[in-house]
Amino acid sequence: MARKIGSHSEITGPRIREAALRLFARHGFAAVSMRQIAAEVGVQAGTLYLYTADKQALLFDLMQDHLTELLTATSQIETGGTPTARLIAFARFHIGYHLDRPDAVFIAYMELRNLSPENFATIEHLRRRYEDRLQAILQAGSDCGEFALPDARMAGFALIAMLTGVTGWYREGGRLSRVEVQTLYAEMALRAVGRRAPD
Amino acid sequence: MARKIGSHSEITGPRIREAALRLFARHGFAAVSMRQIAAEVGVQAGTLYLYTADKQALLFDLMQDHLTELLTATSQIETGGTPTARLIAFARFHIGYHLDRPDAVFIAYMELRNLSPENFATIEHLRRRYEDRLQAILQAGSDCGEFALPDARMAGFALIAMLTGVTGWYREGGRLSRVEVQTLYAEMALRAVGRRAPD
DNA sequence: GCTTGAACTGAACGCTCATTCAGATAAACA
DNA sequence: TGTTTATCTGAATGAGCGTTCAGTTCAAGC
Repeated sequence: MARKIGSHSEITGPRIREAALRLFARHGFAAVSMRQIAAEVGVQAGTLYLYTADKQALLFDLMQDHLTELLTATSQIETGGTPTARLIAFARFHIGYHLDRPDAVFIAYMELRNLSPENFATIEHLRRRYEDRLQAILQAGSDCGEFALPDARMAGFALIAMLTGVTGWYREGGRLSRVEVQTLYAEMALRAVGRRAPD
Repeated sequence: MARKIGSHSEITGPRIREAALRLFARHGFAAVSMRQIAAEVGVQAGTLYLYTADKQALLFDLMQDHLTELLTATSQIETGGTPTARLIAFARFHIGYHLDRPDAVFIAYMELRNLSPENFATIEHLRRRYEDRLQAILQAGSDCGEFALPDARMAGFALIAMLTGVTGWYREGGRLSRVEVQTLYAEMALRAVGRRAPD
């Protein structure tokens, strides 16, 4: 027995990545074996090595692709407008984007320690670029007096943590709708940065 | 060769727990072997089983002890006072306590998925009890009109995430002192909940 | 000084791990 | 239809895993 009926690299490749993403998020990178991933796809373990150099590369690619797409998506969203408007847009975007990709988000900040040093540096750089978008908004708001920020950098860390935390408790179909959560968090973010000007 | 010179159960036991805490935090539960822990202590792997039933129990005990101590420490701190004063005290306590125990904090919310279902339920219950302390403060502030909270429960999640996030970036000897961080975060927390009354 | 038992070793158990690769097979193309 | 080639299998490699346990040694109590 060898090649399976209906097998195709354009199908198997993505399915491996989807299975790895789901399993890594659920059980953790170190706790998931290549055999488990292969079983999820319905293929033998050896087949995975036609699509990835090794297990480490599989993790790295998932994280890199997630962050690259995040950066691409972000750059389309928040241009122009007052710092207040931009912060609202950022908060709503961040929550919406992250709620759509719980597995990728989870992996991207839970599995950093399982990356090789070089891979870690690459991922950290991408994450930094994303967080700098928020920092820029806060700095602009601080400079023009629209926000009251003793320390814009620290405020950025605080807001990112707060916003990302939504993925930890939000459940689709729960008490609050997605839009409600986005609105309420955006409002909290504005308050936290001490917005002074009106909307 | 067998029993080592100077060996003592009162010494080896804690050292095993310390080594496990450090290694689990650094590399993750699943990525750390019992042999690694033993080597860190300077002992053979078999010795660990004189101090723990198995690897799972080692993780569970570390998490349970951390959360139990956290609850004990909290109950001493925040009694009486206005919701504003209590929220400030909670924020300062939370940050200070967590900055003192980065490894335990990291494990307690990163390794939840490596717990057996029963152990997970126990740990989640403890965590819930801690977070309820904050919820009580927010609810009190909301009830008496001192805080403007559309949703106290959600605000609690947001604040916990924001405050705990400090452990992710704070470095001893960095630009900001611990006290400065505590003060600034407490101020952000107050703003986020829309405090209306003066200090 | 002798006995007892706590503390630890070191080897072994049966598994599973990531990874490799020669061989088999189905799809694509002539 | 026949040939090529991309795709996948299945077995094997060597290493490491959690855990057990008979045996060894040191410290303490008599």
